[in-house]
Amino acid sequence: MKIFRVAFCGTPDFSVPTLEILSHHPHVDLLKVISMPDRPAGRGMELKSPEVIEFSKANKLTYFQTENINRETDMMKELRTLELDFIVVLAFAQFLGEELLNMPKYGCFNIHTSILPKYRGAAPIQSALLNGDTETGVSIQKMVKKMDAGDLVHFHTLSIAPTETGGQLYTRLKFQAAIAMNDFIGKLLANEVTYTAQDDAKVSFAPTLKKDDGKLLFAEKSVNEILNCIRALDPWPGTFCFLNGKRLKVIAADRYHAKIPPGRALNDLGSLVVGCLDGSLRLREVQLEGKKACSDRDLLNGIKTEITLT
RNA sequence: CGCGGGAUGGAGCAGUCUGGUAGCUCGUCGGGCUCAUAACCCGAAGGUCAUAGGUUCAAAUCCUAUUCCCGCAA
Repeated sequence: MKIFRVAFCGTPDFSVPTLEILSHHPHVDLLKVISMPDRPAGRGMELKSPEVIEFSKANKLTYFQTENINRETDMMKELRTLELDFIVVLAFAQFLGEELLNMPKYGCFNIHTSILPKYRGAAPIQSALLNGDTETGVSIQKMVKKMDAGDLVHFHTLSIAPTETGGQLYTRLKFQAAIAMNDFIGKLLANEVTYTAQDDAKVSFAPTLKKDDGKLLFAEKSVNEILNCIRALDPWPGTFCFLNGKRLKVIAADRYHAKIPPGRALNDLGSLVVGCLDGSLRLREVQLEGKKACSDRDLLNGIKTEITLT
């Protein structure tokens, strides 16, 4: 029976289901898990391990943590002795150098959460939602030095629900990625892998999201753009604006029927309503800094002054 | 010790600086008005003010410690 000798590179919870499948796969001998170092995180800035490392510890996998695997000469030497068949890379947050890319027999395979060549880069999930796409998926590409530019070896499409949030799609893709990897290993076993070059003419990019990308510019955007932004960036990095100078997270919003000048906000019978370029929105669920999330009605119950949103 | 906000009837808040009968907007319940209503009018219930200790004639309010919640940052 063919047993592939495999290493896995990944970091956050997104990588865990795929790692879990690899660790249990009867045709895979998972020899090494590589991840980022522990980082200070959360309130209090306590040191926290990547979820991939938590899983590896709990399941007694052999793991290694580093800021840059390419510079770890001892580990690179050890990896060479493992005689790997392939390396799986998923949400690793590091680039692999030529040496590593060429090391395994079959190469390195990266799972990407869009149908390549669309949305190469760091934030394909949110980009699909921001653009109002109705379909996305996962791709597996044989990695080359250029980011996300390798030949496609497997993909699976997924339809996007009109109200689906970034978090919901993230979760579905997290598990779909694991299934895709499982299917791909089936192809490898059957020797049925096909390598399809990406169409250069159709390449697009999904740049890394910054916190400021969640700033809602009501006066400059259409209702649809704002709604897409709110659901795409939920729960991370989240969308916000400022209410009377205080940071206000916007968790959910609906199209509203009132005619309001763009950028103007008002209390309409207990609804927090704001004007956009081509219509108005009700901010249905919000969270003021230091407070818990609540409905717009609850928020407005405690506010007796005029409201301004910026 | 990364920075900061918060805990007050079921909900969201004010009151704390300057100690002296616990208030606002809602919700709930009962009644009224109405063809009708999420609207309006009248009335009621519901809080030992996060916890523990201290100061004081007197503490939601001042002091000390503790618990819990949250925003930023990462």
